[in-house]
Amino acid sequence: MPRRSLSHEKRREFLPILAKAFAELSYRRTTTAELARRCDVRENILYRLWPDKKAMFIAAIDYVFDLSAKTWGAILAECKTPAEGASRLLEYEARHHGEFGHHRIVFAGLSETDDPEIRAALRRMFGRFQRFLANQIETSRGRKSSKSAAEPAMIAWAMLGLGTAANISRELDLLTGAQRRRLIGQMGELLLSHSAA
Amino acid sequence: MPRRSLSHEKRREFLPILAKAFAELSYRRTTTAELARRCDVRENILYRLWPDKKAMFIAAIDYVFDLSAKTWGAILAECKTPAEGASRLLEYEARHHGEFGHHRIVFAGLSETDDPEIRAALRRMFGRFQRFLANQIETSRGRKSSKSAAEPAMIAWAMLGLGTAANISRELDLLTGAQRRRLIGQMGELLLSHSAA
DNA sequence: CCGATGTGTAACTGTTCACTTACATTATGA
DNA sequence: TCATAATGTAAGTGAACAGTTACACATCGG
Repeated sequence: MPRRSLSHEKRREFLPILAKAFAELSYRRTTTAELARRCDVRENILYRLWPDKKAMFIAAIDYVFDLSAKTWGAILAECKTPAEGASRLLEYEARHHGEFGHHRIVFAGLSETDDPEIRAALRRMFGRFQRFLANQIETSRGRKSSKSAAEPAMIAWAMLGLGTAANISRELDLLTGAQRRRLIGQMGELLLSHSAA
Repeated sequence: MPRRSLSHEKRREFLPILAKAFAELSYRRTTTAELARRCDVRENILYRLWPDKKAMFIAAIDYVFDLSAKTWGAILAECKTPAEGASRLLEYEARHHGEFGHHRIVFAGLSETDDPEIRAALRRMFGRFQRFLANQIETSRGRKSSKSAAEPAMIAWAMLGLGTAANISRELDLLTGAQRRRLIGQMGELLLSHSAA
C-alpha cells in the first residue's frame, strides 16, 4: 500500500476556498471550472474529493456553520453568566454580522431547496442555530421567568430574522453599517429583555 | 396600420404564470422553454413581450410587490385607526404569509444580486415594504410617543425580518403553521407595543 | 383586395457546463 | 527495486439552455 492519501487534508485546505466562491457567485454561477481555478488544481481533482458539485456546496454550508459555532462558543466561554453571554453575542453579531459574506451561501441555498440534500443541509443549519439561541435564552433568564415571558424558541426565531434582515439590508445597501448595528443591537435587546420579563 | 397590438394584455395575462414558475423553480432552473410551455406559447413569443429572461424575472418581482401592496392597502382601507390597521395587518400576515410561495421569488433574487438590474428591483421592493411599514408604525403611535420609543424604521426592518424568518421556517418545515402564526403574532405584537412605549 | 403588420409554428445555433476518460508521473511499502 | 495506488495533466463529451431565424398565416386600414 504505497503513498497514503492526503484527501482529508486537501478537503480541509480547499473548503474555505469553495465557501468563498459559492458566497461570491451563488450556486448556479459557480462553475466547477472556476472552483478548480481558485483551488489551483484541475477539475477532476475536485471530483476525487467530492462526488459532485452539490456535495461541494453542502460541504461549504456545513463549513460556514461550524465556523460560526466555533466563534460563538469562544465568546460564550469568556462570559460568566448566560445573560452576559447573550448580550455579548448580540453585540458581536451587531458588529460583525455578514462580514465574511457567508450569508450569501444561505441565500444561494434557499433558492435550491427543491433539492432534498441541500434542503436537509439548510434545515440542519437553521435548526442548530435556532436551538443554540433558544438554549442561551432559556438559561439566561433566571428562575424568575414569569408567565408573561415569551417562548425562547420564538425569540430565537425572531433573532434569526433580525440577523437575516440585517444581511438583506447590507446586501442591498439599504442600511449603513451604523444603522445595521442599531437594528441588531436595539431590537435584539428588546427581544431579549422580554424573554426575561 | 392594421391589427392593433395585444402585447399589453398578453403581458398581464402571462405575468402570474411567470411569477408562479419562478417561485417554484427559482431563477436559474426556470428555463425559457418551461416558461413558454406553462404559458402555452412558443419561446419566441415571450421574447417579443420581454427583451430577455432577466426582464421576465424582474417583471415577476414587481408583480409580487404590487400584489402584496394591493392586499395590504385593502386591509388598511377597512380600518378606522392606524393602530387597528397595524394589528390587522399583522394578523393577516401571521395567517397568510408565504401562502402563495412568492417569498421564493425573493430568495431566488437574493442569490442573483450580482446582477445590477435584479439587485435594483429587489432594492426597490424591500425599500417600499420597509417604508410602508415604517409609515404605518409612525402614524399608528399616538402623539404620546416617548423618548424611549424605538425608531419606526428599525421596527419596520425587524418586522421584515420576522416575516423572512417565518418564510424560512416554512420553507424548511421547521415550524408548524400554528407556530409560525405565534411567531409573527406574538413577536410582532411585542415589537409594535414598544413602538408606542 | 392589397399590403403592412401582428401573431403563430418549427427548427436551429453557439455556448456553457457538469462530469469523464485516457494517460503520465510520483511516492511508498514490501 | 518494483508493483501499486495516489496524484497530476489534458482533452473531450453530451446535454441543457438562452436567444434567433425563417416562414406561414391572420387581421385590419386604406
